[in-house]
Amino acid sequence: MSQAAPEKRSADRTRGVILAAARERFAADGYERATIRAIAADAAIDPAMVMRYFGNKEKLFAAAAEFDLRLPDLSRLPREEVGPALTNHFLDRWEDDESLKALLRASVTNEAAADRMRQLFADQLGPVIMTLADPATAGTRAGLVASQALGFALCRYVLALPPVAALSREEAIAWLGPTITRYLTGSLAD
Amino acid sequence: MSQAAPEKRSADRTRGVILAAARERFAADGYERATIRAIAADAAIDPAMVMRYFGNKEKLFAAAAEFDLRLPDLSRLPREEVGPALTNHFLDRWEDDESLKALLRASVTNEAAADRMRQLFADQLGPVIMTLADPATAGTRAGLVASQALGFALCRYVLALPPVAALSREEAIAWLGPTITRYLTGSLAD
DNA sequence: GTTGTTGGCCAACGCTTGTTGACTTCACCG
DNA sequence: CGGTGAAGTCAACAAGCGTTGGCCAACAAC
Repeated sequence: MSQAAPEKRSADRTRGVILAAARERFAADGYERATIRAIAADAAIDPAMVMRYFGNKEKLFAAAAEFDLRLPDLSRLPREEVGPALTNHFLDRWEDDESLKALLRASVTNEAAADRMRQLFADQLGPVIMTLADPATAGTRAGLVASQALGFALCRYVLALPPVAALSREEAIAWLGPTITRYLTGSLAD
Repeated sequence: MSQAAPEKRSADRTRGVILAAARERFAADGYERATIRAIAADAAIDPAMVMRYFGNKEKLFAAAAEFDLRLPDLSRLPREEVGPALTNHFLDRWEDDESLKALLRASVTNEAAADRMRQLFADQLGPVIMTLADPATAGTRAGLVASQALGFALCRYVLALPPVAALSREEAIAWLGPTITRYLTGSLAD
Protein backbone atom coordinates (compact mmCIF):
# COMPACT_ATOMS: atom_id res chain seq x y z
CA MET A 1 0.00 0.00 0.00
CA SER A 2 2.97 2.35 0.50
CA GLN A 3 3.47 4.71 -2.41
CA ALA A 4 6.59 4.52 -4.54
CA ALA A 5 7.26 8.20 -3.86
CA PRO A 6 10.90 9.06 -3.05
CA GLU A 7 10.08 10.71 0.32
CA LYS A 8 6.60 10.03 1.51
CA ARG A 9 6.48 12.08 4.66
CA SER A 10 8.62 14.02 7.05
CA ALA A 11 8.54 11.10 9.46
CA ASP A 12 10.51 8.82 7.15
CA ARG A 13 13.19 11.42 6.70
CA THR A 14 13.47 11.93 10.46
CA ARG A 15 13.69 8.20 10.96
CA GLY A 16 16.57 8.12 8.53
CA VAL A 17 18.39 10.99 10.20
CA ILE A 18 18.11 9.30 13.59
CA LEU A 19 19.37 6.01 12.17
CA ALA A 20 22.37 7.69 10.55
CA ALA A 21 23.27 9.48 13.77
CA ALA A 22 22.82 6.27 15.74
CA ARG A 23 25.12 4.32 13.44
CA GLU A 24 27.78 6.99 13.78
CA ARG A 25 27.57 7.11 17.56
CA PHE A 26 27.44 3.35 18.06
CA ALA A 27 30.41 2.98 15.71
CA ALA A 28 32.43 5.64 17.50
CA ASP A 29 31.54 4.94 21.13
CA GLY A 30 30.14 1.42 21.50
CA TYR A 31 26.79 0.47 22.97
CA GLU A 32 26.82 1.92 26.49
CA ARG A 33 28.73 5.13 25.81
CA ALA A 34 26.52 5.99 22.83
CA THR A 35 23.66 7.69 24.68
CA ILE A 36 20.24 8.35 23.26
CA ARG A 37 20.65 11.96 24.26
CA ALA A 38 23.85 12.29 22.23
CA ILE A 39 22.32 10.56 19.21
CA ALA A 40 19.32 12.88 19.41
CA ALA A 41 21.59 15.90 19.65
CA ASP A 42 23.49 14.78 16.53
CA ALA A 43 20.19 14.40 14.70
CA ALA A 44 19.10 17.84 15.98
CA ILE A 45 16.02 16.40 17.56
CA ASP A 46 14.50 15.70 20.97
CA PRO A 47 15.50 12.48 22.77
CA ALA A 48 11.82 11.66 23.16
CA MET A 49 11.48 11.36 19.39
CA VAL A 50 14.02 8.55 19.36
CA MET A 51 11.82 6.63 21.77
CA ARG A 52 8.74 7.34 19.70
CA TYR A 53 10.34 6.03 16.52
CA PHE A 54 12.24 3.05 17.90
CA GLY A 55 10.70 2.12 21.26
CA ASN A 56 13.89 1.79 23.29
CA LYS A 57 17.66 1.82 23.01
CA GLU A 58 17.96 -1.90 22.29
CA LYS A 59 15.58 -1.71 19.36
CA LEU A 60 17.30 1.40 18.06
CA PHE A 61 20.58 -0.49 18.01
CA ALA A 62 18.96 -3.48 16.34
CA ALA A 63 17.71 -1.19 13.58
CA ALA A 64 21.03 0.65 13.26
CA ALA A 65 23.11 -2.53 13.11
CA GLU A 66 21.15 -4.33 10.45
CA PHE A 67 23.74 -5.45 7.99
CA ASP A 68 24.24 -7.49 4.86
CA LEU A 69 27.76 -8.59 3.95
CA ARG A 70 26.68 -8.77 0.27
CA LEU A 71 29.14 -11.56 -0.35
CA PRO A 72 29.95 -12.19 -4.01
CA ASP A 73 29.95 -15.55 -5.72
CA LEU A 74 33.41 -17.03 -5.29
CA SER A 75 32.79 -20.47 -6.76
CA ARG A 76 33.94 -19.56 -10.28
CA LEU A 77 37.30 -18.16 -9.19
CA PRO A 78 40.59 -20.05 -9.29
CA ARG A 79 41.42 -21.43 -5.85
CA GLU A 80 44.27 -19.06 -5.14
CA GLU A 81 42.17 -16.01 -5.92
CA VAL A 82 39.28 -16.56 -3.49
CA GLY A 83 41.21 -15.27 -0.48
CA PRO A 84 42.37 -12.01 -2.04
CA ALA A 85 38.92 -11.44 -3.57
CA LEU A 86 37.15 -11.99 -0.25
CA THR A 87 39.67 -9.83 1.59
CA ASN A 88 39.13 -7.03 -0.90
CA HIS A 89 35.38 -7.33 -0.52
CA PHE A 90 35.62 -7.23 3.28
CA LEU A 91 37.69 -4.05 3.16
CA ASP A 92 35.10 -2.51 0.86
CA ARG A 93 32.20 -3.35 3.09
CA TRP A 94 34.07 -2.19 6.14
CA GLU A 95 34.94 1.19 4.72
CA ASP A 96 31.65 2.22 3.13
CA ASP A 97 29.25 1.23 5.91
CA GLU A 98 29.67 2.17 9.54
CA SER A 99 27.25 -0.52 10.69
CA LEU A 100 30.01 -3.11 10.86
CA LYS A 101 32.15 -0.96 13.10
CA ALA A 102 29.12 -0.26 15.28
CA LEU A 103 28.38 -3.97 15.46
CA LEU A 104 31.97 -4.87 16.34
CA ARG A 105 32.30 -2.21 19.03
CA ALA A 106 28.97 -3.14 20.58
CA SER A 107 29.36 -6.91 20.35
CA VAL A 108 32.22 -6.86 22.83
CA THR A 109 30.02 -5.69 25.71
CA ASN A 110 26.46 -6.31 24.51
CA GLU A 111 25.10 -9.83 24.27
CA ALA A 112 22.44 -9.02 21.68
CA ALA A 113 25.08 -7.48 19.44
CA ALA A 114 27.32 -10.52 19.93
CA ASP A 115 24.43 -12.72 18.85
CA ARG A 116 24.02 -10.62 15.73
CA MET A 117 27.71 -11.03 14.99
CA ARG A 118 27.55 -14.81 15.40
CA GLN A 119 24.59 -14.98 13.05
CA LEU A 120 26.34 -12.78 10.51
CA PHE A 121 29.14 -15.26 9.97
CA ALA A 122 27.05 -18.39 10.38
CA ASP A 123 24.20 -17.37 8.07
CA GLN A 124 25.98 -15.28 5.47
CA LEU A 125 29.56 -16.54 5.26
CA GLY A 126 28.84 -20.21 5.96
CA PRO A 127 26.68 -20.83 2.88
CA VAL A 128 29.22 -19.20 0.56
CA ILE A 129 31.96 -21.44 1.90
CA MET A 130 29.82 -24.51 1.26
CA THR A 131 30.24 -23.80 -2.45
CA LEU A 132 34.01 -23.90 -2.08
CA ALA A 133 34.84 -26.76 0.29
CA ASP A 134 33.49 -29.82 2.07
CA PRO A 135 30.24 -28.56 3.64
CA ALA A 136 31.05 -30.43 6.84
CA THR A 137 34.03 -28.12 7.41
CA ALA A 138 32.28 -24.90 6.37
CA GLY A 139 31.47 -23.82 9.94
CA THR A 140 35.07 -24.12 11.08
CA ARG A 141 36.35 -22.34 7.99
CA ALA A 142 33.85 -19.52 8.50
CA GLY A 143 35.07 -19.15 12.08
CA LEU A 144 38.71 -19.00 11.02
CA VAL A 145 37.96 -16.41 8.34
CA ALA A 146 36.01 -14.44 10.94
CA SER A 147 38.96 -14.55 13.34
CA GLN A 148 41.32 -13.01 10.78
CA ALA A 149 38.81 -10.58 9.26
CA LEU A 150 37.52 -9.28 12.59
CA GLY A 151 41.02 -9.20 14.06
CA PHE A 152 42.32 -7.13 11.18
CA ALA A 153 39.35 -4.77 11.37
CA LEU A 154 39.79 -4.49 15.13
CA CYS A 155 43.44 -3.54 14.79
CA ARG A 156 42.98 -1.24 11.78
CA TYR A 157 39.68 0.54 12.45
CA VAL A 158 39.07 0.26 16.20
CA LEU A 159 42.42 0.07 17.97
CA ALA A 160 44.25 1.83 15.14
CA LEU A 161 47.51 -0.04 15.67
CA PRO A 162 49.87 2.19 13.67
CA PRO A 163 51.50 -0.49 11.49
CA VAL A 164 48.13 -2.05 10.63
CA ALA A 165 46.41 1.26 9.95
CA ALA A 166 49.30 2.27 7.70
CA LEU A 167 49.04 -0.69 5.34
CA SER A 168 47.85 0.13 1.83
CA ARG A 169 44.93 -1.81 0.37
CA GLU A 170 47.36 -3.76 -1.83
CA GLU A 171 49.67 -4.67 1.03
CA ALA A 172 46.74 -5.74 3.17
CA ILE A 173 45.46 -8.03 0.43
CA ALA A 174 48.92 -9.43 -0.23
CA TRP A 175 49.35 -10.37 3.44
CA LEU A 176 45.80 -11.47 4.31
CA GLY A 177 44.77 -12.99 0.98
CA PRO A 178 46.82 -16.20 1.23
CA THR A 179 45.74 -16.65 4.85
CA ILE A 180 42.08 -16.43 3.90
CA THR A 181 42.63 -18.74 0.91
CA ARG A 182 44.11 -21.36 3.19
CA TYR A 183 41.27 -21.08 5.70
CA LEU A 184 38.74 -21.39 2.86
CA THR A 185 40.24 -24.24 0.89
CA GLY A 186 43.27 -25.67 2.72
CA SER A 187 43.39 -28.77 4.88
CA LEU A 188 44.45 -29.20 8.50
CA ALA A 189 47.70 -30.81 7.37
CA ASP A 190 48.49 -27.63 5.47
CA MET B 1 62.46 -2.11 54.25
CA SER B 2 59.37 -4.25 53.93
CA GLN B 3 59.50 -7.38 56.02
CA ALA B 4 59.57 -10.77 54.37
CA ALA B 5 56.46 -11.74 56.31
CA PRO B 6 53.82 -13.54 54.23
CA GLU B 7 51.04 -11.00 54.98
CA LYS B 8 52.24 -7.80 56.57
CA ARG B 9 48.94 -6.08 57.18
CA SER B 10 45.35 -6.31 56.21
CA ALA B 11 45.83 -3.47 53.73
CA ASP B 12 47.94 -5.46 51.27
CA ARG B 13 45.53 -8.34 51.34
CA THR B 14 42.56 -6.03 50.73
CA ARG B 15 44.37 -4.40 47.84
CA GLY B 16 44.87 -7.81 46.30
CA VAL B 17 41.28 -8.84 46.78
CA ILE B 18 40.06 -5.65 45.10
CA LEU B 19 42.45 -6.15 42.19
CA ALA B 20 41.32 -9.72 41.66
CA ALA B 21 37.65 -8.72 41.70
CA ALA B 22 38.37 -5.82 39.35
CA ARG B 23 40.15 -8.05 36.84
CA GLU B 24 37.21 -10.45 36.86
CA ARG B 25 34.62 -7.74 36.37
CA PHE B 26 36.53 -5.85 33.70
CA ALA B 27 37.13 -9.11 31.83
CA ALA B 28 33.47 -10.13 32.00
CA ASP B 29 31.76 -6.78 31.45
CA GLY B 30 34.16 -4.31 29.83
CA TYR B 31 35.13 -0.92 31.17
CA GLU B 32 31.85 0.96 31.51
CA ARG B 33 29.62 -1.90 32.63
CA ALA B 34 32.08 -2.99 35.30
CA THR B 35 31.00 -0.67 38.12
CA ILE B 36 33.04 0.15 41.18
CA ARG B 37 30.06 -0.84 43.28
CA ALA B 38 29.94 -4.30 41.71
CA ILE B 39 33.68 -4.79 42.10
CA ALA B 40 33.46 -3.74 45.75
CA ALA B 41 30.55 -6.13 46.31
CA ASP B 42 32.58 -9.00 44.82
CA ALA B 43 35.45 -8.10 47.13
CA ALA B 44 33.02 -7.88 50.08
CA ILE B 45 34.05 -4.35 51.02
CA ASP B 46 32.75 -0.83 50.79
CA PRO B 47 32.97 1.04 47.45
CA ALA B 48 34.73 3.87 49.25
CA MET B 49 37.66 1.56 49.97
CA VAL B 50 38.25 1.13 46.26
CA MET B 51 38.63 4.89 45.94
CA ARG B 52 40.95 5.00 48.95
CA TYR B 53 43.24 2.35 47.52
CA PHE B 54 43.22 3.32 43.84
CA GLY B 55 42.06 6.94 43.60
CA ASN B 56 39.53 6.55 40.81
CA LYS B 57 38.14 4.07 38.32
CA GLU B 58 40.68 4.84 35.63
CA LYS B 59 43.61 4.17 37.93
CA LEU B 60 41.96 1.01 39.20
CA PHE B 61 41.72 -0.26 35.65
CA ALA B 62 45.31 0.71 34.95
CA ALA B 63 46.41 -1.35 37.95
CA ALA B 64 44.14 -4.29 37.04
CA ALA B 65 45.24 -4.42 33.42
CA GLU B 66 48.97 -4.42 33.97
CA PHE B 67 50.21 -7.24 31.85
CA ASP B 68 53.35 -8.94 30.64
CA LEU B 69 53.15 -11.24 27.62
CA ARG B 70 56.25 -13.10 28.89
CA LEU B 71 57.28 -13.90 25.36
CA PRO B 72 59.82 -16.72 25.03
CA ASP B 73 62.99 -16.58 22.97
CA LEU B 74 62.09 -17.75 19.49
CA SER B 75 65.39 -17.07 17.76
CA ARG B 76 66.79 -20.59 18.25
CA LEU B 77 63.79 -22.36 16.73
CA PRO B 78 63.58 -23.62 13.13
CA ARG B 79 61.67 -21.15 10.99
CA GLU B 80 58.58 -23.26 10.57
CA GLU B 81 58.20 -23.77 14.31
CA VAL B 82 58.10 -20.15 15.44
CA GLY B 83 54.45 -19.68 14.47
CA PRO B 84 53.11 -22.75 16.28
CA ALA B 85 55.28 -22.00 19.32
CA LEU B 86 54.09 -18.41 19.54
CA THR B 87 50.47 -19.47 19.00
CA ASN B 88 50.76 -21.99 21.81
CA HIS B 89 52.26 -19.39 24.10
CA PHE B 90 49.49 -16.90 23.31
CA LEU B 91 46.82 -19.46 24.14
CA ASP B 92 48.59 -20.17 27.44
CA ARG B 93 48.78 -16.53 28.43
CA TRP B 94 45.19 -15.97 27.40
CA GLU B 95 43.81 -18.80 29.44
CA ASP B 96 45.69 -18.39 32.71
CA ASP B 97 45.37 -14.62 33.16
CA GLU B 98 42.15 -12.68 32.89
CA SER B 99 43.98 -9.39 32.43
CA LEU B 100 44.23 -9.90 28.69
CA LYS B 101 40.51 -10.42 28.32
CA ALA B 102 39.88 -7.37 30.48
CA LEU B 103 42.26 -5.36 28.33
CA LEU B 104 40.68 -6.52 25.08
CA ARG B 105 37.13 -5.88 26.23
CA ALA B 106 38.00 -2.45 27.57
CA SER B 107 40.22 -1.35 24.70
CA VAL B 108 37.29 -1.35 22.29
CA THR B 109 35.55 1.51 24.09
CA ASN B 110 38.23 3.05 26.31
CA GLU B 111 41.03 5.09 24.80
CA ALA B 112 43.45 4.54 27.69
CA ALA B 113 42.99 0.79 27.38
CA ALA B 114 43.50 0.99 23.62
CA ASP B 115 46.75 2.83 24.24
CA ARG B 116 47.83 0.07 26.59
CA MET B 117 47.04 -2.49 23.91
CA ARG B 118 49.05 -0.63 21.28
CA GLN B 119 52.02 -0.46 23.63
CA LEU B 120 51.72 -4.14 24.44
CA PHE B 121 52.36 -5.20 20.87
CA ALA B 122 54.81 -2.44 20.02
CA ASP B 123 57.01 -2.78 23.11
CA GLN B 124 56.80 -6.49 23.85
CA LEU B 125 56.18 -8.25 20.53
CA GLY B 126 58.17 -5.89 18.31
CA PRO B 127 61.57 -6.54 19.93
CA VAL B 128 61.12 -10.31 19.76
CA ILE B 129 60.37 -10.11 16.05
CA MET B 130 63.53 -8.10 15.49
CA THR B 131 65.49 -11.22 16.38
CA LEU B 132 63.70 -13.16 13.63
CA ALA B 133 63.44 -10.85 10.61
CA ASP B 134 64.58 -7.59 9.06
CA PRO B 135 64.13 -5.06 11.91
CA ALA B 136 62.68 -2.55 9.44
CA THR B 137 59.67 -4.83 8.93
CA ALA B 138 59.22 -5.78 12.59
CA GLY B 139 56.48 -3.25 13.26
CA THR B 140 54.35 -4.43 10.37
CA ARG B 141 54.88 -8.07 11.30
CA ALA B 142 53.92 -7.35 14.90
CA GLY B 143 50.73 -5.70 13.68
CA LEU B 144 49.84 -8.65 11.47
CA VAL B 145 50.46 -11.12 14.29
CA ALA B 146 48.32 -8.93 16.55
CA SER B 147 45.50 -8.94 14.01
CA GLN B 148 45.36 -12.73 13.94
CA ALA B 149 46.02 -13.28 17.64
CA LEU B 150 43.51 -10.69 18.85
CA GLY B 151 40.97 -11.76 16.23
CA PHE B 152 41.17 -15.36 17.31
CA ALA B 153 40.90 -14.40 20.98
CA LEU B 154 37.97 -12.14 20.20
CA CYS B 155 36.11 -14.91 18.41
CA ARG B 156 37.00 -17.64 20.90
CA TYR B 157 36.87 -15.94 24.30
CA VAL B 158 34.72 -12.83 23.85
CA LEU B 159 32.21 -13.49 21.07
CA ALA B 160 32.33 -17.26 21.58
CA LEU B 161 31.71 -18.07 17.92
CA PRO B 162 30.77 -21.75 18.24
CA PRO B 163 33.17 -23.19 15.62
CA VAL B 164 36.10 -21.19 17.00
CA ALA B 165 35.32 -21.95 20.63
CA ALA B 166 35.04 -25.64 19.78
CA LEU B 167 38.55 -25.98 18.31
CA SER B 168 40.97 -28.05 20.34
CA ARG B 169 44.33 -26.60 21.25
CA GLU B 170 45.99 -28.82 18.61
CA GLU B 171 43.58 -27.81 15.85
CA ALA B 172 43.99 -24.15 16.72
CA ILE B 173 47.76 -24.41 16.50
CA ALA B 174 47.58 -26.38 13.25
CA TRP B 175 45.44 -23.68 11.63
CA LEU B 176 46.98 -20.54 13.12
CA GLY B 177 50.60 -21.69 13.37
CA PRO B 178 51.46 -21.44 9.66
CA THR B 179 49.70 -18.08 9.42
CA ILE B 180 51.78 -16.66 12.26
CA THR B 181 54.95 -18.18 10.81
CA ARG B 182 54.32 -16.41 7.51
CA TYR B 183 53.62 -13.09 9.23
CA LEU B 184 56.82 -13.46 11.26
CA THR B 185 59.23 -14.63 8.57
CA GLY B 186 57.54 -14.57 5.13
CA SER B 187 57.84 -11.88 2.48
CA LEU B 188 55.15 -9.81 0.79
CA ALA B 189 55.48 -11.89 -2.37
CA ASP B 190 54.58 -14.96 -0.31
C1' DG C 1 -14.20 26.65 11.02
C1' DT C 2 -13.95 23.00 13.56
C1' DT C 3 -11.82 18.65 14.20
C1' DG C 4 -8.41 15.05 13.94
C1' DT C 5 -4.01 13.53 13.02
C1' DT C 6 0.72 13.88 12.73
C1' DG C 7 5.46 15.48 14.02
C1' DG C 8 7.78 17.58 17.56
C1' DC C 9 9.16 19.74 22.24
C1' DC C 10 9.51 20.10 27.22
C1' DA C 11 9.83 18.91 31.90
C1' DA C 12 10.09 15.49 34.82
C1' DC C 13 10.40 10.62 36.85
C1' DG C 14 13.25 7.00 39.04
C1' DC C 15 17.50 4.98 38.98
C1' DT C 16 22.48 4.23 38.78
C1' DT C 17 26.94 5.99 38.51
C1' DG C 18 31.61 7.81 40.38
C1' DT C 19 33.07 10.20 44.11
C1' DT C 20 33.39 12.61 48.76
C1' DG C 21 33.77 13.56 53.70
C1' DA C 22 32.65 12.62 58.26
C1' DC C 23 32.24 8.98 61.48
C1' DT C 24 33.49 4.44 63.86
C1' DT C 25 36.40 0.56 65.09
C1' DC C 26 40.52 -1.28 66.52
C1' DA C 27 45.28 -2.67 66.97
C1' DC C 28 49.43 -1.12 68.58
C1' DC C 29 52.96 1.82 71.37
C1' DG C 30 54.24 4.78 75.01
C1' DC D 1 45.89 3.56 80.91
C1' DG D 2 45.56 7.03 77.01
C1' DG D 3 46.26 8.22 72.43
C1' DT D 4 47.60 7.92 67.58
C1' DG D 5 46.90 6.46 63.08
C1' DA D 6 45.43 3.22 59.94
C1' DA D 7 41.36 0.27 58.19
C1' DG D 8 36.77 0.20 57.34
C1' DT D 9 31.68 2.01 57.38
C1' DC D 10 27.88 5.05 56.27
C1' DA D 11 25.17 8.35 54.13
C1' DA D 12 25.01 11.55 50.88
C1' DC D 13 26.22 14.37 46.78
C1' DA D 14 25.90 15.91 41.78
C1' DA D 15 25.56 14.27 37.38
C1' DG D 16 24.01 11.46 33.87
C1' DC D 17 21.15 7.80 32.14
C1' DG D 18 16.74 5.63 29.74
C1' DT D 19 12.21 6.53 29.66
C1' DT D 20 7.42 8.70 30.19
C1' DG D 21 3.35 11.63 29.54
C1' DG D 22 1.42 15.84 28.61
C1' DC D 23 1.35 19.89 25.76
C1' DC D 24 1.97 22.66 21.32
C1' DA D 25 1.90 23.78 16.29
C1' DA D 26 0.89 22.77 11.80
C1' DC D 27 -1.94 21.04 8.34
C1' DA D 28 -5.52 18.25 5.88
C1' DA D 29 -10.56 16.74 5.92
C1' DC D 30 -15.01 17.59 6.38
